Amino acid sequence: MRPTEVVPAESSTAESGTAAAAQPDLVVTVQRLFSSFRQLSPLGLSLSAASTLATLERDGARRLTELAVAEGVTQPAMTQIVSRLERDSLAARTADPSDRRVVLVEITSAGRDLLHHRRRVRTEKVEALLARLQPHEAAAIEAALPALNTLATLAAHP
Amino acid sequence: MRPTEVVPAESSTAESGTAAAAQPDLVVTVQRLFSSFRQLSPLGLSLSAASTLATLERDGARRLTELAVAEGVTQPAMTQIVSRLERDSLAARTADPSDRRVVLVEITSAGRDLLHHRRRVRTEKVEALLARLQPHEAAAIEAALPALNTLATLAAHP
DNA sequence: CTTTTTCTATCACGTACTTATAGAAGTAGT
DNA sequence: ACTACTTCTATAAGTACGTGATAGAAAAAG
Repeated sequence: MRPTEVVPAESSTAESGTAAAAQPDLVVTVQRLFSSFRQLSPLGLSLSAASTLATLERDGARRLTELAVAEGVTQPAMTQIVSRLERDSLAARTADPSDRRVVLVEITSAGRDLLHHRRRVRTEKVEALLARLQPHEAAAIEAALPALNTLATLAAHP
Repeated sequence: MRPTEVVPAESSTAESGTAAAAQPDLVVTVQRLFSSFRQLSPLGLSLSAASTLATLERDGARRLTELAVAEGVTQPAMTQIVSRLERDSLAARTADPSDRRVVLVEITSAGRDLLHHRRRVRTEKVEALLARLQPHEAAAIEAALPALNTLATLAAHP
């Protein structure tokens, strides 16, 4: 039995009464969506691994410590992540000729393929889900996306 | 250094061209919001632990296997979760007099207090963030919440 | 009264993180 | 150029959190 992670609400029974009845539900909703989307593409990559791979694809070769900062993990953690990516042939370590202390990490073509495959699968599934909503619901989500992104940015850089 | 988990976008550069340019961003947005919200309340409880505790508060004492199913984890995983909750005095094991195989799990008052504290902290922070948005942005998010919840439900029960 | 099923715990394993520390390679200071 | 500091990566040991396989007790079924 391979259970897919579920976030069963931690529901917002208590602390109503204030004017802000919607905020706890936003958190709960995001948690639920997150775990649902994870179920949609469980292609054997952890959050950090997938994110690191995406960074490598976007920005090209990066040194290990840079990656650790970018992903918000410690340097030893990034060493492990890169080691696992390398073991799975999704990334490769390279030497920096100008500074022999550093390790440059690059995405491989297999890594690129995996990313593209994950994106394709995920996009298809989310499209299928959105298609099952009522038109005005899908429109509401689309209309809220910029604001949600702004919120995420605010939350990340306080 | 205690890094707070960040999901840096896995950005949606590729595969545009279809009419569906918004869906990948929904996934990315949810990922970003999720990790942002996690940073907001890092009060030393894992996702599963917090969720289990919330279930126990909502539904009262439950047997261990029931909890495992509800949380979508295996029974051995739930044994561990309960053991940690018990070690931290947030939950307690009880015997079922009518069936001596089963272990009933209950939330303690300390567990209840922790849940309430987490909710209060989280609500305050999210409120503060929403207050920094433009009124029409906050309104867009509020308007999309029901649709997002529907989407989460659709994704969870396919 | 045996057999089967249910329920929990335990074992061995893997992933994903942490802190603390070591070791090699640059960068200064004198 | 030699010592000293700093930077970069790796390693070690520990914790949290999950898995599958299996054991053992208690209940249910034959």
